[in-house]
Amino acid sequence: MTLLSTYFLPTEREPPADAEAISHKLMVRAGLVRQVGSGLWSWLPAGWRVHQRIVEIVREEMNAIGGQEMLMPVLHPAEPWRRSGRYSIEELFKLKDRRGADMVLAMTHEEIVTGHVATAIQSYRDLPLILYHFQVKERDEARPRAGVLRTREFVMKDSYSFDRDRAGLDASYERHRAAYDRMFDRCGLEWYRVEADVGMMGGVGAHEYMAPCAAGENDVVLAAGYAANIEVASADPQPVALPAGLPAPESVHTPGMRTVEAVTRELGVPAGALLKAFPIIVEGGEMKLVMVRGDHRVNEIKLGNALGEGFRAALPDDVAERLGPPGFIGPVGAQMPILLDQGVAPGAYITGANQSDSHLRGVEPGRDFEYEAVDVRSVLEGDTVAGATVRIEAAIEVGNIFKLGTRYSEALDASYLDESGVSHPIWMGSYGFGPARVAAAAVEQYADEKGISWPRTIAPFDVELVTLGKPGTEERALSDRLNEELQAAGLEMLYDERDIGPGEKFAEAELLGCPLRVTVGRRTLGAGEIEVQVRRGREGRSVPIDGASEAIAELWRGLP
RNA sequence: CGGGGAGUGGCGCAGUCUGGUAGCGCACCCGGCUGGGGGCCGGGCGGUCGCAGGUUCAAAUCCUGUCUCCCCGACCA
Repeated sequence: MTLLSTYFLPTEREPPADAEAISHKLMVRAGLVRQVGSGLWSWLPAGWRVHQRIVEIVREEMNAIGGQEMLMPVLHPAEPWRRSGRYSIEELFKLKDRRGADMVLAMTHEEIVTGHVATAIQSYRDLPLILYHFQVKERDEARPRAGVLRTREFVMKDSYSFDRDRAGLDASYERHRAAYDRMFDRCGLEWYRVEADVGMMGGVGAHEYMAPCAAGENDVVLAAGYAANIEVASADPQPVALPAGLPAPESVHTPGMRTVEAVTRELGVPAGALLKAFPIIVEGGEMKLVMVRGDHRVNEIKLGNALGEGFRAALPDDVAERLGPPGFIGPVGAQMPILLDQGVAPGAYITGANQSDSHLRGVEPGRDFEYEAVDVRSVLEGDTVAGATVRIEAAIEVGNIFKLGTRYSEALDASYLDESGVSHPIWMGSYGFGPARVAAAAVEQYADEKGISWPRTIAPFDVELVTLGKPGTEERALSDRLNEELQAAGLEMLYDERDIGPGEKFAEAELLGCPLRVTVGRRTLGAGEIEVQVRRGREGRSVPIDGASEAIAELWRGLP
């Protein structure tokens, strides 16, 4: 039981001047977190209670799938990071110790855990294995933002699975998937599990857990039976009415019309009747021309995955020299490979002519230029997947599960001997969960004009008891007794027994957002009933004084 | 990394253009009233105006440098 009069809960009437995100404003106002520097936050007692309740849910679910909790350091020697090839990551904090040795601050723990497994595990008999810990992660983010949603230092639960083969990894991954589904359900979040990019580090499959909210930095593409990060999403475009074909491409004078918008306006055609050219330079230095429909956009992550190598956008000088005047480039006659997005239906299009102030109309892919079909465009709202219309929602990534494969085990020599004495690399998976983001996402998803409305399972306290009686009064005696009884009934109590006005108490209680607020005052005695407010929806209830604590506990158990 | 903005008491702000020795609301402390939605009255405490240098009789204000923070974008293994 916690007495509010002595609790360190510094609330504010006004949000920080520079805060934008709801969770940023409310978590600071409610006294849950305080900023130390850019992307660096302290968790104050009430905020840390939320964090710890989330951690405990995660711990229970990890243990339930056989995870073994451990702890690895944040400060590492640089050497394993050099071996894995991640030392060059810009976001990795690098420093030297007093002897001048290179050190890093861990952004995750693949290198270290794999190193332990490499030395400790020799036999197939020791597999499978799931190890995990809750530990601080350090990332030199280019731009921390939105309170605790994107920080440079944060606690993460990261787990690592070790299996003898692909099938074993699939099984460990599936266990995590089920555990993660339960974790987010238990935390009371709205969430999606979406297909995700495996990133530059390879890997053989990944999903992200996304909590939809306004402050989300990611876009997720959703349709019946389909959910993917927009970085990898694939869908069928809405059809576009194309003009009739021509026997051959025909030049059109288009003075100064360097943009799709200018061409569509001047020629009176829909943007989808154009093909837009996106020239790139791949790692070997070769220029390639990526073409998408005029109303579509190239998705650089999908393009990178399709290419299987790095690339950069071609500079205007490159384009002018090797193709044509920027703003008027097109595929016809281009002396370079052409990648045509698969969203381009057969038909006649308008493209740049590779000459100043002119376009071509009646250009037909295949007839007028050779191409390789690729899927590189960003999905748009209204596209369809298997006939179902997609919508796009902003969301915050709260967890991810990732099939690493053997990338780290090979780099760090983590192998085992099978039954016939043959050595194989261990198949690994890694699985992240961010409690701070879960807390912030819950704030984002359920806040109203009065403040936070926590899901029951992760609230800092189960019940905030507001007494309006001064010490020595009958109503105060009643509230003191009720507080004891509710505590005894198993509820975590925050007892507001401060000598301040009722309005302030109610306002602060709703700001902090415990699922139930119980009020005891003079009126309570007269009515013979105790007033209970359900924070979600701010709905008022009342329960008889007799048996009140059990009735309130029962009410609490039925909350979301 | 590119663009934009901001540093004045615990919080939110005014004052800066046009230089003259710092102010408002809230919070806090004391006293009183009030007591079911951030209540009222009276009296107080608290700030080397981010930092450093310069100009000037005089700098929160002008100049130079520097640090920090926020927002948009890029990036995000």
